[in-house]
Amino acid sequence: MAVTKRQKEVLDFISGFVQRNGYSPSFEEIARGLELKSLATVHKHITNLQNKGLLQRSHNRSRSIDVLPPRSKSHPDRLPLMGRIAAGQPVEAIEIAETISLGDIIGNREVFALEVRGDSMQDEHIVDGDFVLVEKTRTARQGEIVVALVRDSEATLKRYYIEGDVVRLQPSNAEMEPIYVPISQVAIQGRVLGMLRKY
Amino acid sequence: MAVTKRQKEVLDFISGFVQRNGYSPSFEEIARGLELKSLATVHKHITNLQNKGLLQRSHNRSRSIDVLPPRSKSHPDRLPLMGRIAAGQPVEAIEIAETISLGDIIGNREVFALEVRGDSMQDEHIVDGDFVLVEKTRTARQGEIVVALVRDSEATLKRYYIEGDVVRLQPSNAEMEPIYVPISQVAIQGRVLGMLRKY
DNA sequence: AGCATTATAGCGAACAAAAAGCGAATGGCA
DNA sequence: TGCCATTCGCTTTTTGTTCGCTATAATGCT
Repeated sequence: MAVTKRQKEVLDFISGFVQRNGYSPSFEEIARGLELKSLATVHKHITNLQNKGLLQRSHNRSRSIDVLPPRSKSHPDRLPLMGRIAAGQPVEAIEIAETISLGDIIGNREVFALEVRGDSMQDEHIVDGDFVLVEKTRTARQGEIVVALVRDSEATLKRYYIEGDVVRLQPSNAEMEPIYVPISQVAIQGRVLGMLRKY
Repeated sequence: MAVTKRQKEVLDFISGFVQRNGYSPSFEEIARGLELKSLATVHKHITNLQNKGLLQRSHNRSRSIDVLPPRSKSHPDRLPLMGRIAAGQPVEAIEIAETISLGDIIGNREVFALEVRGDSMQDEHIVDGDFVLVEKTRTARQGEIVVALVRDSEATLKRYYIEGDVVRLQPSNAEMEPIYVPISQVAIQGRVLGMLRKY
């Protein structure tokens, strides 16, 4: 998200121009101001700055650049929980102002994240690219989703069931078979507390 | 996990540079600032600091170094990303330490959360009890998941497609039918940036 | 104490990729 | 019609990545 040297120059020029004139510069004026000979270069810069969320403008509109206020240094880690949404129904507002944050999931436990590859947890609605939030622990309870190390080699994400003196590691994908392993050969690395997805 | 003397010097130089210039230094500038003759050395330092969770940057991106605020041990909002778990069979793949937090998803946008009720997004792997993270916006692009208010009464979570002058709102559940509504009767409330689940 | 192992720190050179740039043709808008 | 913005292919410059090699300190083991 950081700007490059040149990008900052472009940004500074535009803010300066708006400051001085009260309206935003055309691409050609920007080109002149920065001693650029091609408008394509200006266009590319503008687009990049837009992608970084530092500028805003509307497509094909002349002199429509807005310089956005510099992002507040510390982005919030806590979001307001506005209500519940169900298909077809209006948003059901929540009585009290609630919020949600990662802290609510991790508490004061020691937690790390893993990016999930593959589809072995798809029936659990955990899919490729998702991030599972894992508490570092050596033990797990019946039916929890765990990160387990089998025979010191394979790390997998499975549901954990103890059956006598063997462990059943159950994938959440109807097409995959459970794995049965003697307790002594399974080392639990952690248990899944939550999941985070980014679109 | 503690930094060495040299590492602290590198770190201090980078923060100072960003402070002064508003953009992050290139490897060569770092080398000059620390009187190093090889960029490889700089590279190694950066990588080490990254692994200690003090810096963040993306591979091959120039001037993209971010100095991370030291995270509080008691209540972290940023989690170490330890690697990727290929849930199929294979082993755990570790690599350069990254981190993840809600801030990475929301950026500096105005975001709120909604708790999902029902199964209308189940094919999207969003299920009852999940929290969708929604950016407050009036517009959306083709195919994005949006919170839409139809005819001022029903709020729904659907994929958004413009088809001429009507809007198709596509549920992500094979058993549910899409809704077609004239553009004038649809008000977009926000678009979904991410999702959070708590077990 | 002696030895092996590992982490840090450093160098230069070959290589790879992103950022920045150009000109010209094209396309929207008033 | 005239002013601007957009897009395309292409070149140059800047920047980051990797490899092999040396050296020195810190750690661990016997």
